[in-house]
Amino acid sequence: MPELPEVEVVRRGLRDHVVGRHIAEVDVFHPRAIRRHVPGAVDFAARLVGHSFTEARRRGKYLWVDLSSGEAVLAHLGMSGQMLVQPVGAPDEKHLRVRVSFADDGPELRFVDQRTFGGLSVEGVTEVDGVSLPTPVAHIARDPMDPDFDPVAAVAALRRRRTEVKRALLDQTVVSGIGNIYADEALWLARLHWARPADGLSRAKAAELLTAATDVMDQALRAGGTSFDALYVNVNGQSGYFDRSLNAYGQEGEPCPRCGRPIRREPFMNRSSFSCPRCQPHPPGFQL
DNA sequence: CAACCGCCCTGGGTGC
DNA sequence: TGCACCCAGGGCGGTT
Repeated sequence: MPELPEVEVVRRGLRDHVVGRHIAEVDVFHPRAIRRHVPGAVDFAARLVGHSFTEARRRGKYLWVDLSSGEAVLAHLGMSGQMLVQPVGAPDEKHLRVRVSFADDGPELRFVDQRTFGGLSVEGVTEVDGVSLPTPVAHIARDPMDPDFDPVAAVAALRRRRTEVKRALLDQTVVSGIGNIYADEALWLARLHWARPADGLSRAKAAELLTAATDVMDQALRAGGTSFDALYVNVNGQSGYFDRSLNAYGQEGEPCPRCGRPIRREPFMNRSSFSCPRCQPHPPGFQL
């Protein structure tokens, strides 16, 4: 599934392939793909047609393209969303949800999403700390790849939460862009069990954890963001990075790369957490 | 207000 | 072979 590094690769692709182009036509094939656009498909299309894309931006896993109208097309890829740039006339993808055609008759922008957890909407923008953001993104914290990310403030926010450290790590108002995979990888690197209380971490340990999350995402971006020709193949999450580089996530029963003990899987928030029983021991009093 | 929980959705995989 | 069931995931709305 697209994590922050993949979303950043998609953003760069949009920047290079659709920014500056004039929108001629929009087709919505599945209402669920624009369910967050409350006025519906006709209104969605009307707010794009006749305008041009001016900039492609991102915060966390939210991605948006500014419109010359002053509004923005906001996208979340969810679990299976893809942005494809395809020549006019290329066969429709099985799960094609939205098509944006351009006045220059060049390649189309297609939103393809098998599981329809993702979606598009047209949003007004709100000014937050000198940055204009689509309104639904206004409450989301900066992600670790943001040039203005404040590590000290993020450490403080993390340690302020009175909950398990992994819940705090996944809270997009603390730090954005960290999903289940990167949370498990960062916790493994920092040798922390996911159920440790966030407010029990030292400043140094919390900082180590956030640095680990940043490092993993940097590596993934370098691994997946090198080839733009391959971009639209890679954005489906099959970049190959995960096959080779995951230490904990999805590795149940595999030896811990550090100590060799088999990685364990534990239920967490109706999904799974993976950790090393030796490197990431349970906190005192922990029980499933 | 902060924390928490259930729900949204689809298709690939598995077990009977 | 076919069917029932499980699982993956982020964010949101409602409740405590």
